[in-house]
Amino acid sequence: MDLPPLTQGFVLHFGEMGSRWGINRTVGQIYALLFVSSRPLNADEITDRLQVSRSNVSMGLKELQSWRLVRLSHLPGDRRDYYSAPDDVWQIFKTLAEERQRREIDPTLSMLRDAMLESPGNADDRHAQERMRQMHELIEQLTDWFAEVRRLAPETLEQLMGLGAGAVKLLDFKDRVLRRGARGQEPGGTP
Amino acid sequence: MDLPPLTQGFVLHFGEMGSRWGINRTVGQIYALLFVSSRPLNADEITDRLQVSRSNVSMGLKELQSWRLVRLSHLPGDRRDYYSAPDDVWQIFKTLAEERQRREIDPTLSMLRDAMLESPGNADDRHAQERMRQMHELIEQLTDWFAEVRRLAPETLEQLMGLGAGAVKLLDFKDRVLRRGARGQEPGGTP
DNA sequence: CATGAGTTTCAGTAAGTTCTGAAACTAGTG
DNA sequence: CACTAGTTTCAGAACTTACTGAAACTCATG
Repeated sequence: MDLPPLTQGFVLHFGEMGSRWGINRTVGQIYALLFVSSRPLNADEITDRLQVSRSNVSMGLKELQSWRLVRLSHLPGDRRDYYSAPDDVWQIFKTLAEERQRREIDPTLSMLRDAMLESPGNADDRHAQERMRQMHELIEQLTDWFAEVRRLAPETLEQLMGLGAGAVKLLDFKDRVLRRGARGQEPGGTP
Repeated sequence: MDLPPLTQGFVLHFGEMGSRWGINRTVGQIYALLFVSSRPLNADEITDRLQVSRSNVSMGLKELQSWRLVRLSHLPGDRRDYYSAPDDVWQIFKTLAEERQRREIDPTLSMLRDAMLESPGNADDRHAQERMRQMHELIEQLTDWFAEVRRLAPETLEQLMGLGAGAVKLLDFKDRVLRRGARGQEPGGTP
């Protein structure tokens, strides 16, 4: 692997991270390489740079395509496939989150929903079911909310995130203004 | 494994999920079991119910403790350790997120920051560095924002999430009200 | 301070996954 | 329609991780 040192560190790090997140090392490395590359790369170029087998790269690219994380392109007069990572990091993050949702969260929600339809056999079962209901509620809330966030325009989102804990103040502000709306009222307490 | 069917499905499912998220299967199962249990369990009880070796359970519990995901308790006159999952699902989620932050995100940010200090050797290097900067920015924004959210009281949070995309309207509302400032005001549209 | 209930550690093994090279396949080109 | 560049598949090898049973350790108690 004779990459520029900067890139090399990045690629190796994402290889490690990949394994920790249930994505295999090579796949992480391929993605890291595509992410920093200034132009699309074909499978052979990736093979050379990462020093792994051609077939390993082929499988890794297939995996990345199934995650919709790479874009395919072609050069005139060259029928090899060239791969690249989307430019927009926020877009990448959204795609990743969407796929994870589809593959892991949705089946989990579905399992929990099924479990909640069963009639509990005894007190312990009833307790277990109540716990599952709580978990279902949390996951559903988080994912519904995130689904809405994904729809926001990047600028709006940035504004919202820049707000941070300021959101609390904003809520408070809204309450106060609306309450005044109808009659004269005193502002609420500290958060 | 002779658990009530409801619990069994839940435990097995979280075993699978564990593997997909880089946590081993047994650890996932132990946690699922503790999560739905109506009282704290000791290591032997867990061993019996999951049908895995005693030492495997011992290691799994150690792992869960290192993630701060289980609470330890004791019964009078019994010196065995009893384990349980916290009651509050939101708390559990926060703990999980905090540990992941500490173990994976922080080192990644640090690596990216280091990479940004290097002087790029050529145009490709410069591009790679710019990409890393973008990634750094996104991750930092997301985590800063989430760190603030974690500090919110659960009710406030729920209010905020219930708002969902309505947050956009709220921002808009704030702008309009503030611009009108001193003079006559009209409350915004439906939240 | 010996006993024994409870817990942890560890070396070896089982199970699972990732990776490889070779072979098979696909589809433009002469 | 044979040739060739490119890509995919696959069986087994290499590696990694998870799991086990046995031994070592810990510590309250008689």
